[in-house]
Amino acid sequence: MRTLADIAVPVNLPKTFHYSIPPELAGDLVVGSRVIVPFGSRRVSATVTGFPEKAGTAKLKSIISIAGPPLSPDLMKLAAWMADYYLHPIGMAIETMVPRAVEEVRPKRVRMLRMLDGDHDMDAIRGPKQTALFLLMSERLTVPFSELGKFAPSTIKALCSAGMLEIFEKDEEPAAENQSFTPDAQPELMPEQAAAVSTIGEAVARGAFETFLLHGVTGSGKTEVYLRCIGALAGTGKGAIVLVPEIALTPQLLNRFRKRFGSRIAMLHSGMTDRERADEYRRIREGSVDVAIGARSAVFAPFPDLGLLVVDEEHENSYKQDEGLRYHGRDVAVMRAKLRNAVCVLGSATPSLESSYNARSGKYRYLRIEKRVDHRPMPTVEILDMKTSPKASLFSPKLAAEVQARLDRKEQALLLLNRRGFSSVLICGDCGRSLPCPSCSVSLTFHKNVRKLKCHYCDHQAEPPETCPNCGGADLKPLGAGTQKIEEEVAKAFSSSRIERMDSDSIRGRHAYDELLGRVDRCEVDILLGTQMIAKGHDFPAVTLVGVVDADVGLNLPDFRSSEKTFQLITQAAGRAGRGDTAGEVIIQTLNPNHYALRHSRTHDYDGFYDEEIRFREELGYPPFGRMIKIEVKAARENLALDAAMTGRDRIRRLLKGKETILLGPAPSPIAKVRGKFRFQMLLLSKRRDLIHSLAIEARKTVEEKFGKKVQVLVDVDPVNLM
DNA sequence: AGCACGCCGACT
DNA sequence: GTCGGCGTGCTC
Repeated sequence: MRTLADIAVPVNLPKTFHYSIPPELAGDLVVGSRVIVPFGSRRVSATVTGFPEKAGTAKLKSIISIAGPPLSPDLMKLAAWMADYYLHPIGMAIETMVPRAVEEVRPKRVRMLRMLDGDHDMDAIRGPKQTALFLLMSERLTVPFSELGKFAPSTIKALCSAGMLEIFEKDEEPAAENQSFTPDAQPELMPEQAAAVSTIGEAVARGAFETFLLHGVTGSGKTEVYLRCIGALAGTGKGAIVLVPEIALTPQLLNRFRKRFGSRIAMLHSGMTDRERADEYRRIREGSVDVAIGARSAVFAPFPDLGLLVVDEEHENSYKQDEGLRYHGRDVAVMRAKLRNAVCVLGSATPSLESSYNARSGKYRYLRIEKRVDHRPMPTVEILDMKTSPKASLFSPKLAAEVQARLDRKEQALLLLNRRGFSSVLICGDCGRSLPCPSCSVSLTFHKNVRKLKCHYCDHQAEPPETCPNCGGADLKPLGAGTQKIEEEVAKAFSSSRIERMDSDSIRGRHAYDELLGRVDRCEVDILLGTQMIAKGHDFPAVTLVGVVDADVGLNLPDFRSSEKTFQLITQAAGRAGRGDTAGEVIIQTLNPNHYALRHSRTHDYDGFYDEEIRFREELGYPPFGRMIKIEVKAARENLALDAAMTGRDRIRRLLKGKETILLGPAPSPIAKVRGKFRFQMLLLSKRRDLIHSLAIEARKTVEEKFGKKVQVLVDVDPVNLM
């Protein structure tokens, strides 16, 4: 008989706790059991991680009760991996996987009316209403209150008082599923699609772990490949998970899944109530669905048997959680597949450098689709050198003319306003170059108040030069026209057209988004202005022109991935155009017409871009060649934060000595102060993951011991957001 | 991470 | 005279 349990409690402590098991629970507990335990002065939901022989302490408390269904062994293994890999306490790792609300939600109670047994005195029934109710109840025996709307409460009460009927409550039954569902017809597959489906299908049938990178140009029908693979799986009783970057932005994809799988899908998204979410989890756990679709956290969907994980648009940064346990949904998906002997499919038209590298090195299998589904040509892409345009204007005459041509032809134009760089970067108006850090190859940020250039990777500082070191030009200025200004200019230039803006400020919530998309689809909008958001997910059939107003903003962000992000953005945006009957055209305005990210996006040459970008990554040891960890130190006072960061740096330096590891910083974060806290960051780079992981742990421990709770140390493994 | 305990400022 | 600020320490 087990009397002791080792329990992971959701607190920020790198340890587990021992509890005694009350005899009445002894038979019910397994590794993964969710339990309620007393912890300090409160009660928390926690998880059984093992059954030790003897307690590590004398003061044992006792488990109170079982909290919910247990976590499966593969999810427990996944939690252990996440805790280890992302340097986070195991209790918090499990907390990240199990939405707290799911267990706390009690099933909804419904009121029912029931006919009691026995001979009833018919004389006690008065009036036609009571007679009708009596007849109904005689026939049906139990009826939910929701169907008794036409009877007044007094009528019901009267028959209850007469001892004929009784009111009672019970748990709401799950809504009956639509049995008569007929899936939509499957379109015929193109040869490349068919090949992908059969290759993935074979791997699934084999039941061994394997990861595929499905690299298909925009419009190549990757979604149909997912649908077929999941459809084939559904017959075997195994479940599938589909991750999408932001579920609110993918209504078209969701609709296609609904049409194919009807009610046998579960949706998980942030807009759900706790009860809705709990219902979806229950359906997944009971095996009533074949597929779960959701953002990042859907990777933890508790399928009893999981066969396939799909990560759509795997290059998207939104898969990375940027607080708490900073996991990457894609990487967790690959690991979950590995632990479960399942198949993982990473899909993208513009794969991340990491995934392409893994595919080329043989870690993933590579599947490519180069043909679009109905043989439509790729849009033409033209790069406009803004150095030859009148300087004051945001629009070259060419782009203005092309927009006007679309308006005349009653087609739509989409203007992409690259997000304004929040931290300013100095850029040369003559040659278009920004000023890079000599050792990190990221743009230096310009700090206005002290008139200094700084690198926020390594803290290199420089005086802003008078003239451009590249071309000698004297026109150095902070980059990035405000989006508002652009909107004004567009409105002025095309005053008779209907212009709408789409970005995270103007679109608050799902409904505003759907509503705007509806109007665009009905051609009630002529020009759509937007940020990255418009390059994602939604197709605009009537859009025949995409204009990238200022490509330089993206190219010069102080981030080593700025070229990759720009290439992806332009390629994705180009894919939005010309999906209708008319061919699409893309115009990119830039001061850097020869930049490789733009050059290769003009010819839709992913491989060409990859080859140049990967060389740059290799030279500097950036991912995917080196592993990276960001250590962020925050405190309310600036010199305290700096002090603590320096303490961490010194600790790392002492341990470092000659090991193949690079330490950059500490440097102030590009946004140096957030919510009253000053932030400094360090970057650790190494080919060896074990090395930087232990360095990060040591640095954090040292700083926490010395400074206590006055400073916070955040460790971010494989950081995506370096700003 | 929470939460309680404990020691110093601006209010009824 | 108290209410409450958040620094510190602990959680099987």
